[in-house]
Amino acid sequence: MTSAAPTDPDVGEEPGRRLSSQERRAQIILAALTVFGSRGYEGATTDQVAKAAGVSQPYVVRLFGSKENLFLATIEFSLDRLLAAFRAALAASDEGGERPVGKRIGEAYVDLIEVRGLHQTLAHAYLLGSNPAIGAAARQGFVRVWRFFRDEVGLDADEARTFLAEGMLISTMIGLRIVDDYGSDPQITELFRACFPNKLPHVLEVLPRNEHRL
Amino acid sequence: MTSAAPTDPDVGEEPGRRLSSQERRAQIILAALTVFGSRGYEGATTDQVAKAAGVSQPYVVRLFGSKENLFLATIEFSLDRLLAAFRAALAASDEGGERPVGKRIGEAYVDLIEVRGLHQTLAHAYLLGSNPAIGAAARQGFVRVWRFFRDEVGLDADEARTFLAEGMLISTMIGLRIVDDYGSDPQITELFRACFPNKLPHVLEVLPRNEHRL
DNA sequence: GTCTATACTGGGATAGAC
DNA sequence: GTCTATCCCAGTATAGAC
Repeated sequence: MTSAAPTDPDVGEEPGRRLSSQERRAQIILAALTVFGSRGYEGATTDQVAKAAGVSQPYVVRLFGSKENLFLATIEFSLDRLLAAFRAALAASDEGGERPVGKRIGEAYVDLIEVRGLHQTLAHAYLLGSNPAIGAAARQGFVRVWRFFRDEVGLDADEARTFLAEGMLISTMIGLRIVDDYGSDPQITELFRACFPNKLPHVLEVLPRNEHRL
Repeated sequence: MTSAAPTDPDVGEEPGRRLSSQERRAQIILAALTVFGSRGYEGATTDQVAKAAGVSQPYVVRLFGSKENLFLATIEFSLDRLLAAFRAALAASDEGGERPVGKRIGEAYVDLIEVRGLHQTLAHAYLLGSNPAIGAAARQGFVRVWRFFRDEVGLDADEARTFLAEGMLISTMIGLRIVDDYGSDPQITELFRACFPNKLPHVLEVLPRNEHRL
């Protein structure tokens, strides 16, 4: 049995079947998200990604051309996913109209924790401004989010800034893995509670408690 | 002339003189800040740090024991510096009392741009929660800042959270190197302006425009 | 206190088979 | 579409001289 089907974070794939190139790409991007998320761009290895996706390391490189390209693809996927979630929240508010838009979008952001590594990977990208290719993509991606708040939600500059700021804080808390010490360390517990004023139970349930050491 | 004195970001060091171990450590930490800041923990190499500090690569390792230890020392330095700046701003407000504390502290945070790489290095650390040693240090460091706002400034949980959030946004903007496209790209320009409602001129002056590609 | 030389390892990428 | 084998560079760390 050489065909390894190890710690796939993705959906169940029938063992015997050969996937299309597109399916594989999607699967690998999901895996890359978790690896890049916890180790960062440079810290992550294509082999870790390959292992997580259940394919060989050279194949990952083959499919994306290079580690850098894989990272760029992963960022793009993340932003598409993020904006899709925001738009859904916006649309839901327009109709149902029970709770304010802001609250809905905020919750959508937290819910994205379910896409493992998404927040952290984006945060890593945002720190790579000095990198020619990645930096450009990151800036452009951040602007996309900004435009969403300004143009689609219709916020003014100040309101939009506040949203971005709260989002960055949430990402930081996730990146810090503050949950690990939640409950045991009172300082951490207080900080954590304060940063997720609402949504606390949901977050605690969703955040990966143990198996994050891949 | 073997004694290289290349791109030292630090203060002028008389060429002929032998520094004490402590002086060297300080000098290397300053250099490490710029390198870790732009490349991240894994992306940075001890050789780049050595070059920036004007010493040999093995000596950097010798002095700190390992790259990881160097990073931990760099984080600790950054936090000490950060809190010192905050405390100074707090004290100044208590006396002079012209402008509100919050504004002063916010400005102090932005002013720290002058310590090259400080914001970015801390931001990188905050993303390394999965790393046993670094993650623990990062969490503990973040809590120190939190406690400052709660205990020393006397903010309630909600106010403190807002401060942290705005800080994370500023760090993100710096990490993204949004300045690079300031002026040329109108989108970026708008975003940048919105994120630094005040302090814009100061930031533009201080932020390293060109030589950030080390 | 600081360097040069170097050992050792890990990881991205390529070649080529199946 | 996917693997195995492998090349090769980059980068941390050590040994030991000055």
